[in-house]
Amino acid sequence: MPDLAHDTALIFRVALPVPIYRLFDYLAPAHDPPVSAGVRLEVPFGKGTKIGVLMAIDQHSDVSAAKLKPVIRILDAQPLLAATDLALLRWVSRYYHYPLGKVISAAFPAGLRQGKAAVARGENYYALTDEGEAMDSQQLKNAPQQKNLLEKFQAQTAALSETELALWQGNWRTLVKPLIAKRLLATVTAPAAAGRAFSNNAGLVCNAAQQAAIDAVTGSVGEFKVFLLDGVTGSGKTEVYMQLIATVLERGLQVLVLVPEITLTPQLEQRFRQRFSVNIAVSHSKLTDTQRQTAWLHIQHGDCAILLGTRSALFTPFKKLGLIILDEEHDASFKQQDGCRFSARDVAVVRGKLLDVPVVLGSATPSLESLYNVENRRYQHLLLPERAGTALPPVLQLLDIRNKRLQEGLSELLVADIKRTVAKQEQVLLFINRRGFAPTLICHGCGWVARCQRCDANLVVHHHQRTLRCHHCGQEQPLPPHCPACKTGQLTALGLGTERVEQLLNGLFPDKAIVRLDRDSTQRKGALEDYLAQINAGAVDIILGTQMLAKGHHFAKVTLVVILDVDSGLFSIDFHAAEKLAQLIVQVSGRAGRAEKIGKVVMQTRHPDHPLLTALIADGYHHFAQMELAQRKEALLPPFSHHALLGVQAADEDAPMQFLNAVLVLLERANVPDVAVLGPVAAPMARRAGLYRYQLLLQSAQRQALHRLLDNIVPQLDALKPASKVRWTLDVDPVDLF
DNA sequence: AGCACGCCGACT
DNA sequence: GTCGGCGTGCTC
Repeated sequence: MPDLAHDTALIFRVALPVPIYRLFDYLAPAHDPPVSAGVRLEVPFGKGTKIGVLMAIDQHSDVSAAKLKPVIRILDAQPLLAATDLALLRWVSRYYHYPLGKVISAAFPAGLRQGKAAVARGENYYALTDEGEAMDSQQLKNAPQQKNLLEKFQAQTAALSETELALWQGNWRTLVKPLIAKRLLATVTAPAAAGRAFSNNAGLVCNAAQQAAIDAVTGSVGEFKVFLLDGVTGSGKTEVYMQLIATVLERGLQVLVLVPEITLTPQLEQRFRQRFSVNIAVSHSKLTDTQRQTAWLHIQHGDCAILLGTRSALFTPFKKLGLIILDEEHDASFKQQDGCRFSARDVAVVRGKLLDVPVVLGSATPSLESLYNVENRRYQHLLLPERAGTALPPVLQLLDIRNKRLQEGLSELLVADIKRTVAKQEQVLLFINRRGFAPTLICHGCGWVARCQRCDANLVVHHHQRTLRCHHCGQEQPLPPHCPACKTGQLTALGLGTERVEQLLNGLFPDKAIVRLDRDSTQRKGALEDYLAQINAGAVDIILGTQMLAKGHHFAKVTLVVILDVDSGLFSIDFHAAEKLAQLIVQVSGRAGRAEKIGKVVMQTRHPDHPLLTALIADGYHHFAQMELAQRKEALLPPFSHHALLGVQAADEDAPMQFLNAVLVLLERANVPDVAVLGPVAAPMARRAGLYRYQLLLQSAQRQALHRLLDNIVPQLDALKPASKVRWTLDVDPVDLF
């Protein structure tokens, strides 16, 4: 006799955090109160148990009844993820061809993923006592850290939460304790939120373009629409964001603000806190698990009105989301480069669509994709043409260094320019996209070059630490005293790095203050902030550094910007390189001339006639972008076609090609027309960290065709015989080669 | 991802 | 004879 109980029992379809491209069916608990999709469950799986998420409830299962096991327990009375959140995660799983269970588990903070109770730990808030408010902080001058904390409290009206204090300084607890003992501080129960008033002040007066942008987005609150807020540095994008946020908050809705990097959160957070009296949550990877979980639950519950975060914050569930802002939308950091390789920009747009919420993408140098979407009328273009206030745009110049005598890479004209600028008490900013002392160490005697043992790359000379380092695998070794090959030849460091330029500048300008900003000099916690404060205080004459200079920071006193080696980006096998270089030049240029003085940008080049550079200088970024889009169209490259890149690496030299040849067979068998298969070929860096790397590129003018093909082959990849020896990754819409 | 099962080399 | 190497196959 058949088991009637099983015929009538409901089936739970559950997503589990395993790399398997399907859901798992379980028998629903018979007598528990009804639950809906989005709750977490504990279920038996293999030998042990796992925490999963209920995706759907069904009458029937395709799995034989004998295999079905019952759910162990239901963890949440209410779904943590709403239907629209699940729909978004489902979309991500399908579009990026990444297992749904893994996508979903990545959306949860660690604690919730492991099945911990979904209760936000009640945070303590601290506020000044009357005594503390009246206290002269000088009385604490013997305890300078306590004095700092007291002054922090005195500088603002609201209470401070544990999270805010932790962001301020890691050891805040040891400072709060004595201040409480001295009755200067007290624990308060609730944050001092100022009733119905969302904004602390009305904001700045906007120019016509800003106001037009604000009106356009405000008119779309409650419906899906994508806006490209396209404004040069200093055109007042942030003020537009703030006024949009104010409008959305007044309607009782929440706002998601995404930035590309953690270093950009503190300044924006501070501006938001000054402007808005609502609770603000911050989420990025430098927070502890508890802090992130607290932020996540506060947003999910509706206790916080603004979430400011990096791409990992994108999947946080909102109670009532009303607006998504994604700043610096062109930035490659929005593309996740491991695990599920999603584009936060593109997923933000999908999220807006699912929730009927406007999405604002902001940039001074919009991505070609977004400009193309403007051309298609999928996005609405909001142009902010002027710099707000009196600031003038910087003047860009090329400095032809062919046949010029260079001193450590700096031409004499350039040195003279720097000298003139610092003599006027103005700041100079030098950009070099390479850290360390020199990228090559060569033996003059025998031609030996210091190569990484595990990568196809040269080792970089680091002078301060007296080491050779591989920037790709992190391997490090002491600087050899003489050539390891011929023992007699003289070792010479070739090429430029930030350390070398710093040394040169120190020699040329011994009485000037020079600050180097790169990953090596800013490793210490708070180091970057210290340097930035020194720079803004005018205590620095010359700033030199890498990429990190190009992002967000304002250097109001800089009037000369130098890009030392613009040529390295001109000739690349990756078709994205031109776009990235143009964005970099414009972004770095944006650091100059923010005050009343006009800024100048000097780029040293050996290719002064290169069309990229001349177009950019003569006609600006948008003209360059049009040219580049025309070239992409001609070559049928994205956004005029769509790419998926299959990257493979293995310790065994032959395994990647064996795997990719097996993939070719699958592709042939799938027989999907309209998809071009390019490769397999060795990756640009054919060996990295001891692994051999190859890639296969799929290209199609029709996105549908490409995805049909991927739907077919991706679930089969792990079952291929050579798959056990390799690790593969699939990158849909790649922005970097493998 | 885990974790079993399974079939071949160096040890008590 | 056994302990254990990691190849491969499954998990509702």
